[in-house]
Amino acid sequence: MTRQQTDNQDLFAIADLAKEFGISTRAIRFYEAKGLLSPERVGATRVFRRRDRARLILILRGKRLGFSLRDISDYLSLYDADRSQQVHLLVDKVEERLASLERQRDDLETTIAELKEIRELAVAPRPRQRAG
Amino acid sequence: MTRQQTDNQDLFAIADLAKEFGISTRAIRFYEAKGLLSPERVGATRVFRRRDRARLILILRGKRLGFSLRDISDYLSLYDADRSQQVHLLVDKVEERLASLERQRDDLETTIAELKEIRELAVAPRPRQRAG
DNA sequence: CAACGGTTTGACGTTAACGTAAGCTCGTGA
DNA sequence: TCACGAGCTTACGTTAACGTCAAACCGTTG
Repeated sequence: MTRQQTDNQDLFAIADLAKEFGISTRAIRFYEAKGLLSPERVGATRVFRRRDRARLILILRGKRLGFSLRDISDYLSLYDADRSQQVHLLVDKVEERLASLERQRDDLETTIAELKEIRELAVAPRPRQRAG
Repeated sequence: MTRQQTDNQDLFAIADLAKEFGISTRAIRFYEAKGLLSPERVGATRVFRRRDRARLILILRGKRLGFSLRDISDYLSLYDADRSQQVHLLVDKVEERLASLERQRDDLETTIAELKEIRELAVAPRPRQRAG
């Protein structure tokens, strides 16, 4: 199988996605094995659609945020959740996630602020030793 | 060795820190083995001061942000960096870190926004199927 | 037809970050 | 004195997230 780009806007080979996102085909297959992706098959060959590609983007973003594949899997299920689910259960999970993410954001803000301070101190003239 | 709290405001046993931060003593020793901590010794026993405790807090924050111990180690060295270092090298590293963190912040903001949208959609009345 | 590139499924190897267990030392209280 | 709790080192076990072959199957191209 070669590039599908010219054939069809909506079909991707595994190597297409791997190249586009700078990951290995092995990683993509691994994500499928873990249930994070479920591409269609043509014979034995995986065929990815826009939806799969979108999920992959979410997976990679989750990884950049330091989440485990297990966490990301839970996260994806929030996106998947259609009206067939119990609404309040979904909302609870979303709230839970949001709380965790907002804590992470606080950590991040603190860290960024500290680094900026370090940067300022580095370029500023040496302060005299404080008393104490 | 037992609690040092009453003995001295500035001395902590490994179990004190473990308990305070809800981690194992094994983890703390591991961080030392990786060079992230370097407590003093009294005989063979580790003795932690405020400075070590402060570093441990940074380590745990780094972990919450999804960083590897290797990353955190680099990060800590920015805090350590005294004037003996080349200022521009330090600033470069700080800038590098900041760029990465700000990207992470963007990812985080996006994710938070999406989850909030999911939450709204979940509680909102079901939208009609779109054409297309 | 045969080589080649892309794909598949195993299956074993690897690194990080500890968990866990064994065996030893040391200070203390009944 | 001796059992106990806390600490230490050494070392093997474990899980996650892939990396890295190996062996086999297409579909095309020279």
